[in-house]
Amino acid sequence: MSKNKVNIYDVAEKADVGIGTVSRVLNNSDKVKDNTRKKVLEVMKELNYRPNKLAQNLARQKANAVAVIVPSFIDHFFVEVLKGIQDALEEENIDLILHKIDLNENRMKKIMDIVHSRKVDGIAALTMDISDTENQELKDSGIPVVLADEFSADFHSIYLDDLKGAEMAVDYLVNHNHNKIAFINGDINSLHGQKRLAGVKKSFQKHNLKINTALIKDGDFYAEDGYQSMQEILELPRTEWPSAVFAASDNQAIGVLQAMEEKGLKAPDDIAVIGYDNIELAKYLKITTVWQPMYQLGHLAIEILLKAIKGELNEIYQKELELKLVKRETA
Amino acid sequence: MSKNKVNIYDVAEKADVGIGTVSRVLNNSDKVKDNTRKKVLEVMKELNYRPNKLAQNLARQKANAVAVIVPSFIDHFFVEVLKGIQDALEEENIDLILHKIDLNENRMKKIMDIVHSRKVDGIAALTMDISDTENQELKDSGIPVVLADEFSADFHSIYLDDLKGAEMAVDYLVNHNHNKIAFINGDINSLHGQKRLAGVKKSFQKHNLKINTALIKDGDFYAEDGYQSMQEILELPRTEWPSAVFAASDNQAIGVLQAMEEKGLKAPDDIAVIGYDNIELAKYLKITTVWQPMYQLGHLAIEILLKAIKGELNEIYQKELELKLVKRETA
DNA sequence: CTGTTAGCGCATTCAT
DNA sequence: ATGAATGCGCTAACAG
Repeated sequence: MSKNKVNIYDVAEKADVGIGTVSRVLNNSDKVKDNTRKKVLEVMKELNYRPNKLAQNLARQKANAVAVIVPSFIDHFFVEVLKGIQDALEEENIDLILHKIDLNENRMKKIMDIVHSRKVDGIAALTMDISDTENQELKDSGIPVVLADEFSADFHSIYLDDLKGAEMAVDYLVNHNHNKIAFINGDINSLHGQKRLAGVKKSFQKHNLKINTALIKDGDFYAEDGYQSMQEILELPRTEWPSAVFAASDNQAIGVLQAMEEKGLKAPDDIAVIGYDNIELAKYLKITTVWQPMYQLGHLAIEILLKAIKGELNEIYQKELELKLVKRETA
Repeated sequence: MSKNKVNIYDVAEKADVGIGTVSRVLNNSDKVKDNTRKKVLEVMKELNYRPNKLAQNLARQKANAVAVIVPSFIDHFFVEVLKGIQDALEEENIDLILHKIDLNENRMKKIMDIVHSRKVDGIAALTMDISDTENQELKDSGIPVVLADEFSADFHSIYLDDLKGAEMAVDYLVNHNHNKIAFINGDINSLHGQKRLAGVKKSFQKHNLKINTALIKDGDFYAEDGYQSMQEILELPRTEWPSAVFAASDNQAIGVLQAMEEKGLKAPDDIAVIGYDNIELAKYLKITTVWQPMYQLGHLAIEILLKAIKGELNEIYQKELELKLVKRETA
């Protein structure tokens, strides 16, 4: 039962020094004679001493941890971003406290609870489009915040341009001689959904294509939603079928392909299909898609956050990461 | 710049009470007159007071957080388990500190660092098969630990029986008149890989089937690995082809299907295929597979962990969760 | 019921 | 270079 109750006083006593000295060797202070340092180090090992982080945190007034806020919708995208976040955090030995905050509930209250708890030194929020009125409180709190996959003029933000990505996809389709293009969107209430729609419209305009509302669908970003939307489209008279469809997610694209397959249709010959995300399976299903630098997004977000925490950032950092079109076989 | 420097002393003074009383209302002690409680509450609101968790933690000698340790291989399985973990934790308002610990590095040192840091009250480890020699140190530390997706006689563990799952899959195949069955395994060095292989062998023996080593492959759990293994199998003389293949993961099954498709083969008519995991896409690709109760696994793991932390567990809790075969179209 | 005191374990002046 | 004292913000006896 010799529980680890050993603290600085114990090692100080045994090493015959003051607790101040022990604290100094703990923090690698250079103002410690080599001999004493060595002696203290020995005693620490002997007693199997470990500093109590809780006490350190309180004394230092910092938590050595950051909060990572993700929407409940945890899919491939977030996992990849999380990997980047985790790696970046581990490099600095900072704890990652994961919070799931749904979009519908009173997010700001939850966030402010986190802020006031003092358990984190900063916050990285993924895909959280917070309104201007909401963010005032957060801004006032002074806690470092970085938005990943979201732009805000008020916070450091690393983001992707959904509009550009969608535009890129449709441009590609048009350049491959498609002029009847369907767009199967994700949640139209999300910023992403809206921006991707805007990108589609922009490309249409640019190429003088008219929008056929019967070919513009929205739902959610799941495979099932893509499947249903495509089914509806394929119920239209054959003459109204699109020659290509752009899905707002690879999962939806997979649903689309399935709906086509059930009708004996193949991509790209019957109808071309292009997705968004470049999930691992897109590769195996050979889906042409838009790739997003997810890992980099997470990694950079943390780099910036840590800089902000250290006070090394004098102005708001804004950075757009580049998307890439991955050409495969479905379009 | 009226930063949130307000502490119990401030509210105590303004409310004209002692800090003890403030602390009591903070902790919902019943020994506080309604009037004083009300007064204190008002002052707290007025001053926008929030307790400093760091200080609370130190004073209480508990972190109000648990560490969740996951292998670097973060895929669908872990995400689902994580959801269960997160939900269970949120119900109790406990923080989730996420640690990624690779299987190769000196895991135990990292884990013991976490233990000694005092920043968590307990540990939930996913898919961490720790050896007996290793776990001694962890056991001695006395910190509550629960293993999810892993069995150990020394720790609380919620686990799945891979052997049974694999056996179930092969049994199913045999019952559908297959007697030349290939097994495409994941990492043979992992406990999962070994157990699934054992399950396959058990079913083979049960049915008096002879093992053809040319039809037993291993690699990793990714789609690409399944693809390659299946390609190798399809390079065998046609007479040696299996009539069915059991893949140790849905991702591998998808790779298998792709390899087949490239040869113009279809499931289940040419070769039946069965996977493992029941990822979302297995549904859309209509892959017959073995379902694992991932969410429940995570949720229950935390329930048990929290009980252990509260000291409500007198003996080691061991629970096997049931697997289910999801019959779809590839087998 | 409530105020006071003493830790929790460590960081950090301030002298020496 | 180092020891002693003070504080971080809160909890938990201990008196009253």
